[in-house]
Amino acid sequence: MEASAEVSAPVASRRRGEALRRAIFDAVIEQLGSVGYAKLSTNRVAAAAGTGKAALYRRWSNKEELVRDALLDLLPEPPRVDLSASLRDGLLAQLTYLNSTLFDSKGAAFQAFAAAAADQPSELRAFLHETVSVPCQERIAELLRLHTAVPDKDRPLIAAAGPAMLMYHCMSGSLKSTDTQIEAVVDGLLLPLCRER
Amino acid sequence: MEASAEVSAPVASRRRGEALRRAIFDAVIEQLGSVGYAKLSTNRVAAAAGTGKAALYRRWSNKEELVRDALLDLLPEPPRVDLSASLRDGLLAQLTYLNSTLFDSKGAAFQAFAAAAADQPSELRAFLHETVSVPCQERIAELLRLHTAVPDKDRPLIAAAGPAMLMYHCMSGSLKSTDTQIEAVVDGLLLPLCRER
DNA sequence: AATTTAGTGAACCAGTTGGTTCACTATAGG
DNA sequence: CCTATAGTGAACCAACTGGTTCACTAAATT
Repeated sequence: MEASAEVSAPVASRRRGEALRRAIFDAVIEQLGSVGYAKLSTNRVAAAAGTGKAALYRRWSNKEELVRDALLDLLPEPPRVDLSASLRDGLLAQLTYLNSTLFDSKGAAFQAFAAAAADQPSELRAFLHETVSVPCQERIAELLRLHTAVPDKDRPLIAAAGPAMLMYHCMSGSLKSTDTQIEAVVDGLLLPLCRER
Repeated sequence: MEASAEVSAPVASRRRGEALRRAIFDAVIEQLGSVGYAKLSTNRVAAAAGTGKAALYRRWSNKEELVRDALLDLLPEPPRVDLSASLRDGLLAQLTYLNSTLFDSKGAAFQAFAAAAADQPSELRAFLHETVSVPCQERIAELLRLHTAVPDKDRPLIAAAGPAMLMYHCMSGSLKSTDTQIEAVVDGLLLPLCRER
């Protein structure tokens, strides 16, 4: 008898709490990737999440806060510096992380990055720089410190070159860099620079 | 008597032809620099040019065409490769050109570049790439060919590094690179890369 | 001088936006 | 079961957009 009552219980139809938040974040990221940041609208995010704007504004006070939180949720922590890995492998790992971070999810994070750069001044730009670029550069600089004789004063410039190349790649109209292209940056640019000292 | 008639002749009040076109282009560039590409509107461009939207649409069929033409008018031709200059001076000249091109006029061209990168797919992005980045890279590659032993297959990567660094610089929230920073890219990155071979 | 051309300013249109409010109600918690 | 909470869907608002049209008229051309 109880088994029969369970079978016929109505299926929950409203998402609440974390489930709805998940759906909203997914919608933001999807919209960033498909229409870009400038054309991302709360109307469309709500529709894509299968909810209404009122639900968005219950949790976030404005659009920028929503997008920032969705990106914060999306962006992975940069990989730790693996002490046992070679310099080359370490550099490959950092640039592969950055490549994936920026360009996965149809380039949602890169879209946000470029849009932020085109919007002055921008908290979002600062946020993305501090959350993505700076950690990546710092880890690359750490690898240089551990494995090379590059002087302190030269490290920031070299550390920035990898990320710079990946972003330039996409600003020039290409898509996500391939593994081969990342290897070319490491082997053809970063490693030679380290050996030069 | 004739001198007297000249003094009292009415001053022309409506701009026509090239004068109005100039004013419109100036307004576009100013708006790109101040509100960025996403927020640039035909309403505001017309107002800033001291004219009406009808005058814009008489000449350009849409907003994108207007912006493209204004940028085409703004962007200077990259400096020719000076055969008598040293490699360092040649590289400095090309990167200084790129820096000025992208970041003068309150960064109007860079604004457009970043916005285009955030808008997929984009004719504007292709246009800017072909008009700005590609010529600069080609001239840098030519300098490498003239002055260094860098093999053919390595030149594109190295040639891209300078422009990449300048753009990354601004995407990270900084403004136009200083001469010192450009020199650092040349002396700390490009020249060492060339010597490595 | 008469005619043509292009500039002006205003009005118009449909569409969209970020943000707000509301009545209703599913859902969770007591 | 009752109460509180949060989700839903709709409606609303002022503002703004790209693009269009129009009557008038300054300016150029014939």
